[in-house]
Amino acid sequence: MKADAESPGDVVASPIGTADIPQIANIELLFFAYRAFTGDPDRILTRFGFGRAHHRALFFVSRRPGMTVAELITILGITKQSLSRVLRQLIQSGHIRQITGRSDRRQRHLYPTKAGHELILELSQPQSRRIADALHACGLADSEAVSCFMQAMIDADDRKLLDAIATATG
Amino acid sequence: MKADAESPGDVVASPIGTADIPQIANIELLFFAYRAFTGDPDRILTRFGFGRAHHRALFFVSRRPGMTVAELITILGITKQSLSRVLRQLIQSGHIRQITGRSDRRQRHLYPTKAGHELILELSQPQSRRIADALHACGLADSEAVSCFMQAMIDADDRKLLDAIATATG
DNA sequence: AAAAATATGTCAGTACTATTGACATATTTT
DNA sequence: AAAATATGTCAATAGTACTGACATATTTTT
Repeated sequence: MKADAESPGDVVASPIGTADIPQIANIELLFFAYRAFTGDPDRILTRFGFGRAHHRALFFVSRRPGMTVAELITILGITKQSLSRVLRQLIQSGHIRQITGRSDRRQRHLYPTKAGHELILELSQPQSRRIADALHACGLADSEAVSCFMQAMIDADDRKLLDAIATATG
Repeated sequence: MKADAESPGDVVASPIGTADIPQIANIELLFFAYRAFTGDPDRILTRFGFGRAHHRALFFVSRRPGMTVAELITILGITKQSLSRVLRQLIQSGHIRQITGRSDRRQRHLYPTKAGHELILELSQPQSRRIADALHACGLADSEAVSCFMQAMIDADDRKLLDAIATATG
């Protein structure tokens, strides 16, 4: 149990800094920024007995109503087994509804209900406000620099998925 | 089991957009950007049987060597029980070392070992490169706009924690 | 028409990260 | 000596993810 010592041995005592990792400060900032960003909705989700996975599913379904289960799985980057429970709960709670495909009756098209629509708005509002406030505080009202940066951070294949959403959404 | 329907009922068929949530596009971008950002180290961590929690712990210990367990808990925003297993594994694997406090012998000061130092560099390099590339692609070499934005996203109390790290790190 | 492929769903088992609550030990402060 | 603090551990629970196996309905291919 005594994995502990009185004297430094092998130890590295100097902090890693910009000399080691040029973007270390931004790495750190991104960690904290994302935590703040997800913290707002987390508090709301607790009221419904939901977690972040529910939020993400509802978000993308609301962003692209009528998407199939397979499309949602691709965007979320999880397995159907992982999505299964989350989706079942969102359907049972009346936030998402499945509609059998007209042309292909194997498919299930996903739509937010009115309740689901209201919930995603409630979850998104504090996030939107936080982003808008941050942009404003830095004099970046048009958000072009930040949007470009975030887009450039994303892998090519994920950017394709995003384009598909943007196309459907306008 | 038939939570599914042939006809739309209560359903909201129009996608949420900028009219509903002004920053909806940036919310979406941030989700994908962060996923890409964490994806790089995730692949490396698997080799060691570690997860993201190990990465975060090692990151902050390396960023501020000599920090106590209590300080690490505060920064990570988790309970000591959650940290316990992760820290024990990092100590057993020889990536972090504990040194009993000289003035207060109850405290355990945490340091990365040489192995820990090398691992955090390996984990941080792809993240740093990704950020640097994204900044460069958007002509934001000095990263001022992006850094300001991320800092402004963070809650006041977390920003204090960050300042403490920055002060120690220079 | 039969066979293969596809879309979805479910069950079982496992892993990682987190929680709360209770309790233990060593050390410092009062 | 008593109280507070820093750390650590055990047990139980929850949320999110995974793999593998199997089932059903439907569509496509042969």
